[in-house]
Amino acid sequence: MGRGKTEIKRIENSTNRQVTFAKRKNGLLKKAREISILCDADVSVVMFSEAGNMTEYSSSPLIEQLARYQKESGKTLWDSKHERLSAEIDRVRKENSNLQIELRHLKGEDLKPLSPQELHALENALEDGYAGARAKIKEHHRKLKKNGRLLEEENKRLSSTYQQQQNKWNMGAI
Amino acid sequence: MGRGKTEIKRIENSTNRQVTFAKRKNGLLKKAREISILCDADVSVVMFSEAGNMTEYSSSPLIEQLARYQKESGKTLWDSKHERLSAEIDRVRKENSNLQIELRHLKGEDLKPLSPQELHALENALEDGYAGARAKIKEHHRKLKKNGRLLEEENKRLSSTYQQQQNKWNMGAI
DNA sequence: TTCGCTATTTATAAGCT
DNA sequence: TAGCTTATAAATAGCGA
Repeated sequence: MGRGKTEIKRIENSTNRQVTFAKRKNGLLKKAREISILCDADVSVVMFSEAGNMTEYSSSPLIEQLARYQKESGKTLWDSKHERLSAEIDRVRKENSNLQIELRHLKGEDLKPLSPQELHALENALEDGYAGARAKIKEHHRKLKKNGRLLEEENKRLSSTYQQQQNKWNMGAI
Repeated sequence: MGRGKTEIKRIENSTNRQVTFAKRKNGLLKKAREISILCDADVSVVMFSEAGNMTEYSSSPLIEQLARYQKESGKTLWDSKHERLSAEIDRVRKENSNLQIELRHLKGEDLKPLSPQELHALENALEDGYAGARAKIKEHHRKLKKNGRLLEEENKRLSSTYQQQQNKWNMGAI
């Protein structure tokens, strides 16, 4: 709905993502209210934004619906919570570990176990990232200049930093 | 929506009520799925029809969302015996989130929110990583040479890749 | 960021089979 | 009761202030 068809995939632009969340959140809550009234149904909705803000709607006390859910689904919500939590901790920890390994690689650490192919991919990733960071720095540079004296010092600092980088890369590349 | 405006009040005709429930149930689930994907949000929906049939949607395990709900809302859904476990999950999850952000930055994504200082640090990190990856490639190079003909092809491939990188950086740095 | 404002896309109430 | 279809009501994406 709206000025253009929207593909259902993560919205990359963070601002748009937030705006869309706010709009659709209201839409979803409205729909939930409507169906519960129109159809005499019990409905609960719990949402967390990326930032972690919670919104809930429940046509009757949430806890009651959960008890009912537990009964109907056969899924245990709180009796065997311990095992579930433990499993979740394992999962999250593993994910964490993988992320850390990836990060280390991007920082040039622990490269030994990598295959030539992986090293190659890694180089590409670094190269792309560097190009992006660099373009961004230049942009800041330009903006700061425009803002004039108040920011002159910061400007100078960046200027010299930027020059140092240039020199380093120059030397390294020859 | 539809052939006539509908007042939001209980639909008296039982058949219509059921039909509307079925239709709107699907609509609500679709919306829930969409917002969770589009906006990277966690969403849970639990519905009970008049007859007591349950339908659920959850973008991530309901149990986790409920744990989160409890924490955010301060409402106790179940005994706090497992608070420690929940806290640990929260902690690791937050860490994961930070790692993912850092990874995105190193890949040159989502740079907008960064301060000049942060960008600077980022550049340094990228630089170190690049140097490390590069040293590693050289090492491979040497080893492969020593291993002689059997690996000659791979050697060549790496050689050309390496040379390309050199050229790219050279051009970028001037 | 947060409103308003449309142009459009979607959801869906009624009908019909 | 369960699917289709279609006319209409609603939701909302992209903009502009």
